[in-house]
This record gives sequence, structure tokens and C-alpha cells, in this order.
Amino acid sequence: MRTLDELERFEPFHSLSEEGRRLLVKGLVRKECSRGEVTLYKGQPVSGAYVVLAGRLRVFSLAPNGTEATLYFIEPGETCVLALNCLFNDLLYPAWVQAEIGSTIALIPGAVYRKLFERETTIQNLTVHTLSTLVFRLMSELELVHSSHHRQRLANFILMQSASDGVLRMTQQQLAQHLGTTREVVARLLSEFSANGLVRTQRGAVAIKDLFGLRRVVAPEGDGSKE
Amino acid sequence: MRTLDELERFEPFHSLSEEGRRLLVKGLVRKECSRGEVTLYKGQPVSGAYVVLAGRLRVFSLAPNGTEATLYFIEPGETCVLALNCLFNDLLYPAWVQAEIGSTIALIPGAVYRKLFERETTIQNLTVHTLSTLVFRLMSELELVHSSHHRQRLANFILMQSASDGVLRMTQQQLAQHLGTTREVVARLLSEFSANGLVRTQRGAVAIKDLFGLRRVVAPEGDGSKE
DNA sequence: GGGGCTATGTATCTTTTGCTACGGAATCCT
DNA sequence: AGGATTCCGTAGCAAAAGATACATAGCCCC
Repeated sequence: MRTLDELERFEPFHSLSEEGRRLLVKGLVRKECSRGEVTLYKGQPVSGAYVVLAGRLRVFSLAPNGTEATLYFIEPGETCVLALNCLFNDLLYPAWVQAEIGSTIALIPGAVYRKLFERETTIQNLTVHTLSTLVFRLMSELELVHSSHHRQRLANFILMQSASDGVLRMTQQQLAQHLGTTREVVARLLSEFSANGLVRTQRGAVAIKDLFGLRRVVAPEGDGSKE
Repeated sequence: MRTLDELERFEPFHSLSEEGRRLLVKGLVRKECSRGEVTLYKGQPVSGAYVVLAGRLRVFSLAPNGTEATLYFIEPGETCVLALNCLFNDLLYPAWVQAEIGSTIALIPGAVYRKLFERETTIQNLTVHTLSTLVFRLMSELELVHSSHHRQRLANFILMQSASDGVLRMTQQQLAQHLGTTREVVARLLSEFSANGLVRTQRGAVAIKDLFGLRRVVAPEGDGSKE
């Protein structure tokens, strides 16, 4: 079964017991998502654990007024913890998930995952670790949102998400969605950055020109952190 | 040992195996915190799992500019998940914890907790459940922050946190800290609410006068949620 | 009952956002 | 090439939020 092979390329599923493996084979479902497809809706009951095999998923919240805000991304090898979360607490899924690019997902049905969790140490660790990581991401995000203006958050986002060549390939519209604001604000800030020689904007991308300058925008002079 | 007795009043620790119990007895530490005392600092290495026996802890983030923002509270019987989190990932504690009122805490050393986690199903479930709950709280909080103005968040906070008599006993300064803003903004909004007959303000407290009116502030007319 | 302290009610000014609108540039498709 | 589409830059206005300042009211304690 191909899906299982792909799944086993990732650490935790590599070292399952024979029994666990058999359990897994039975229930595994493969799912293909095309670019832009919405995979999970808010309020949808969750049927299992999602492991991304290829592509990239974006988890975002959607406010009544239509503003989106990206909570985080799920890269290949990672599992959608929110789904896990719901699984263990019988909750409805609390956000939206969209495939950023064409993606392949392995779906492990809830019952199977629970059994695996009971028996396999590696799955226990995976679960706790994944949840913890999410908690951490959310905490930092929350702290960022509380403590900084869009200017700082944008600078930070560019720094964190740009590719190794210092270019962030996203439209301003997308940037705005990630920050939970509007395109105009992003454009205004970017042109300000640009005027200060921090970045260069192109169609569909932003290139970092002054790394340390951008850093200074994120954390102005020395960052006290101590009262 | 008194601390153990108190700890066992709470569900998950009630149904430990004999072996687990013995393990627990050995390492358990009791900690008393007086009102306002800061229990955990950001960046502090975490030595174990914290279970609140009595009182109430407040977990908050502190921005470089001095703005606080409450992330959530920990009530008796709950454990500080962030600490758990750090425990399993060897991370530094990512926020501050302060005792809101005099509080008693049971500290289970990291090594002991890890062993318990390996062996006791109830502890596994507790851990996952606690983490999940936290994820959920953080998600909702994040969504709130993104989607609403201080006016709505304040109204919501009053509704959620007020006692059963409809009175929220907090100073405006504290309210401001919880929302991550300043006292003046809170005062301005409260006086607006007050002018509209939604609440009555007293020294150190806010009383709800018009429940449904306040609700309407939180979610203006019917809340679409569907595009 | 009065001093000292803390909390509240306002007022003003500035900065930041959100919203609407429009013109021009880059890209895609046929 | 040429037309449609998508994306970017900019401007201007209104609402919201932050900062500073000061007067007043309630509370505790002596």
C-alpha cells in the first residue's frame, strides 16, 4: 500500500510495532487536495488524524466580518494537531484548513488513532510533542499580536517566512490575510520599508535588502524585556 | 502526606496505580504563593508539572513595551500546561505566571512526571486533554483578538468573567491588562457602555445592567459567520 | 475626620488602522 | 499583438487606539 510507505518515511510511523502497523494498514485513507481547496471547515466533526505527506496546508481563522488570519502552516511530515485535539475531546473543528498548493494527506481514522495512542509509545510522544509545538506557536503568535503593531508583525513575518534567498514570494493580498489586515495597510507599510531601503517589492514578492534594518523594526533597540 | 491527599481529591490523580502513587509520594513538593507573587518567569527552565490545589494563577505575556495580556487562568485541579509543554520539549517557559490570590501548588518533578506519563493511562489522558484544552483556549483567544475591537472584547470579557451576580470585581487597570491595552481605553469604553445603560461602574467593579445589550455589542445582529 | 493612596472620569492630541477609490504596471491567455 | 485579469502604488477620510495630563471620588488607616 503506497500511502503507508509514504507515511513510514516519517519518523514516528517508522518505528511502530508489527501490531500497530497492522492496525494502521487497515484504516489508512489517502486524500489528494488541489491548490486552494478547503480541506476542513469550521464546525465540521473530525473523523481522524491528518498527516500531511506532501504539499502544505494553511490553518486559518475567519472572522464574521470576513477577515482571515493565518494561525499556522502544516508542512509534510507534520500532523494537523487541531484535528488530533478534536479527536481526543470530541470537539468540532475550530478553524479552516486550506491546501496552499496541491497536497497529499493521510487520514488515520479516529478509532485507529486512539488505539495506536494507547499502545505505541512513539505515537504518544508524537501526539504530545505535536500538541506542545502548536501551543508554542499559538503562544508566540498571541504575544506578537498583543505586543506589536502591524509594522512589526509584517517585518517579522517577512523575516520568518522568506526563503533562503531572502525573497518572500507572496502577493500583498496574501500577506494581508496572514496578518489579519487589509492589502492597503500592507502596501503602505511595504512602501515605507522600501523608502527606508529595507526591502524591495516586486510583483508577487518581497525581497529583503537590509536584514538587520528589518530586525530593528521588529525589536527596536535592545529590547528591554525586563521591567 | 497532606499535599498528596489534596492532590488526590482531583480526578486523574485519584485513580493511580499503587506503583504510580509511590512514585508520586517521593517527589511531590508543596509550594505556597502569596497574592501577587510571580511564580514562574519567562525564560525560566521548568522543573516540573504544576498542579494548582487552591487559589488561582494567571498566565500572561509581557511585551517589551510593558503591555501585559492575560493568556488564561489556572483554577484549582488544573495543571499548568505550559509547564508540561516545556517539560516534554525541554523548552524555556514562554510566559509569566502570577498568583492572583494566595495559592497552593503541588509541584511534580519533571522526571517523576515523565515516568508517570509512560505508565499511567490516566496521566496520559490528563496530559493530552489539558494540552488540548489549552490549544482551544488559545485558538479562541487568537480568533477574538483578530476579529474584534476592544469594545467587543471588553464586552465579551465582562460577560465571560463576571460572577453569577453579574458583577465583575476588577479594577479598570486590571481589565486593561487582560485585554492588552491601557486603562484610558477601558475607561472610555466603560463610560460609553455606562451611557448606554449596559453596565454600572463602581470602584473596583463593573456591574452588568443589560445582559442582552452587552451581548449585542459582542455580536452585532445575528453574526453571519457564513460568507 | 483628615492625610495618603488608589481608582476613576475626562479631555486633548497623535498615530495607527480600516475603508473607498482610482490609475497604472505586470502577467496571462488567446 | 491585444484584451482581460491580477497585482501594486497612492491618496484621502473616518474610526479606533495610544499617550499625556489633570481633577475628582472612594477607601484605608491612623
